[in-house]
Amino acid sequence: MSQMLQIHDQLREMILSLDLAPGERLTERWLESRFGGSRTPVRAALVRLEAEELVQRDGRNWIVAPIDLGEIAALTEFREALETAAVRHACARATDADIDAVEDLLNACEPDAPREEWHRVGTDFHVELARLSGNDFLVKAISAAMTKLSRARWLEVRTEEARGNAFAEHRHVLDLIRRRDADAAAEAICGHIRDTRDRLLRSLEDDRRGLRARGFAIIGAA
Amino acid sequence: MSQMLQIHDQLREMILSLDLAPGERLTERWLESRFGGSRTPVRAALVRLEAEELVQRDGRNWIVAPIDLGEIAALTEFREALETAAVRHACARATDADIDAVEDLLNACEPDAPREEWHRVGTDFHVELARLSGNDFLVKAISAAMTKLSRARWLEVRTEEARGNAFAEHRHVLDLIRRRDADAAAEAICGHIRDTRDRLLRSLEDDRRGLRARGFAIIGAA
DNA sequence: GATGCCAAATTGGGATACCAAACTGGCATC
DNA sequence: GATGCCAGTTTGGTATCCCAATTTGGCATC
Repeated sequence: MSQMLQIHDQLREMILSLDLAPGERLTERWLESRFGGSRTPVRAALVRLEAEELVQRDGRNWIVAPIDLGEIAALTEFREALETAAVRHACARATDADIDAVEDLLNACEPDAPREEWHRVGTDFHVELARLSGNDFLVKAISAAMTKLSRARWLEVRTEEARGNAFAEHRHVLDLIRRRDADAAAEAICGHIRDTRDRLLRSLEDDRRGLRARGFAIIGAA
Repeated sequence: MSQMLQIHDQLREMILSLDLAPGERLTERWLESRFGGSRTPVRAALVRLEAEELVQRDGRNWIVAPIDLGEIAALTEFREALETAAVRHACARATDADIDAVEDLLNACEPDAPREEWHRVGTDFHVELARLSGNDFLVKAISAAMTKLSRARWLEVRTEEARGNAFAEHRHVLDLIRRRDADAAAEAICGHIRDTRDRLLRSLEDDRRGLRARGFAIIGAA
C-alpha cells in the first residue's frame, strides 16, 4: 500500500480514538517525522482527511477537527431521514439470512467486552443495518454520519445499563425487520436514534467542563 | 486563492460540463501544463476531486469518473429519503420570505433561456429547497447527490415541454410548503424525483449508443 | 505478416529545495 | 512594567529532482 494511504489510515485512527485532541494543531513537518514519510504523502493524506472533515484548515494551519456539539441535533435529524429509509428498504429486500448475520454481530459482543468493542459494534450495527437496504448511497451516508458521531460517543460516560438499553433497541429493530413490519421498524429506529441523541447530549453537557479541561476543543451549544 | 483550489475548481468545471469525457485518462503532467502549475498543486487537486468522486484511480492512472447509469436508480431512492425529510422540516421552519426567495430563483429562468441556465436552476432549486430545512447535513448530501446526477442530466435530451413539466412540479412543491402541508409536499417532491429518474433513464437508454460513440465511458445497466 | 523482445520514453510516488508569509522572542523605548 | 519593533525561526505553498514501474515502438525473428 502507498505511504499516503498508510499515513491517512494511521492518522485517521489517531484522530478517531482521540489520541490527537480535537482542535490540536498538526504541522506537516511533525507528521513527516512522526510517520517517517516526506511531506508529499503527508500532504496528500491531509487533503484526504480534510474531505472526510476529520482535519480542517485554520488559516494556513492544519488542525484536528474540533467536536461540534451543535452538530449533534442536526446529525440526529439526518440519521432519522437516512435510517428510516434504510430499514424500510431492508424490510422489502433483506433475506432472513442477511438479518441473522447482523444479529450475529450483536451477539458477538459479550456483556463484559471492553469499551472499544461496544463502541465499534454500536457503530457497525447501523452500517450493517444500512447495508440490508441494498442502497450503497444510504450505506455510505450513514457510515459517514456515524464517523462524525464517533468521537462524541467516546466521550460519553456510559453505564452498563445504558449500553444494554441501546443493544436491546438494536435487537428490537432487527426483529421488526424480520417480521417485515416497515412502519414499526422505521418508528423503532427513529426512537433509538433520538434516545441516543438524548443520552449523548445529557452526558456531554454534564461533563463539558471536564472535557475542555482535557484540552479538547468542544464547540457549539449542546 | 491557492493554485490548488484554482486547479480544483477549473478541472471540476471541465468534468461537470463534459469538456473532459467520462473515462478519459488524466496525466499529472498534462494537467500541469494545461493549468500552468507544478505537479504538487495538481496532485492535491486530484486527491480532492477523488474524494468528490469526480476523478478516480484506474490502477496507477487517474481517469475522469465514468458515468454509471446503474447508480441512477439508487441515487433516486437516496434523494427520496433526503428530500422528503427536507421538505417536511421546511414546512415547519421556513418563513414565507425564505420560500419566496426560492420561487424567485425559478422565476429568474426565462422560458427561452439557454440550456445551461435550465440545468443550473434545476440543480439549484433542489439545493435551495434543502436549505429551507435548516439542516446543513441534508443540504450537503442533497447537493452532493445533485452533483452526481449532473453529468447524466447534461446528456438528457430534453424537450421544452419536459422542462416546463419539471418546473411546474417545482412550483407545486413550493406551494404545498407555503401551505405547510408536509404530507402533500413530501408526496409531491417524491413524485417529482421519480419522474426525473424516469425521464432521464428513458432518454439515456434511447441515446446510449450515440453517447458511447462520442467517446464517453457509460457503464452499468440503466 | 505475426510474434516476441528489448531499449527508450513516460508516468506516478516520493524526497527535497526554495521562497514568502506568519510567528516568536527579545531588546529598546517610553 | 507595558509597548512597539525588528531579526530569526518556523511553516505551508510551490517547483523540481530522482527513481522504479509501466508503457511504447520498433526491430529481429520465425
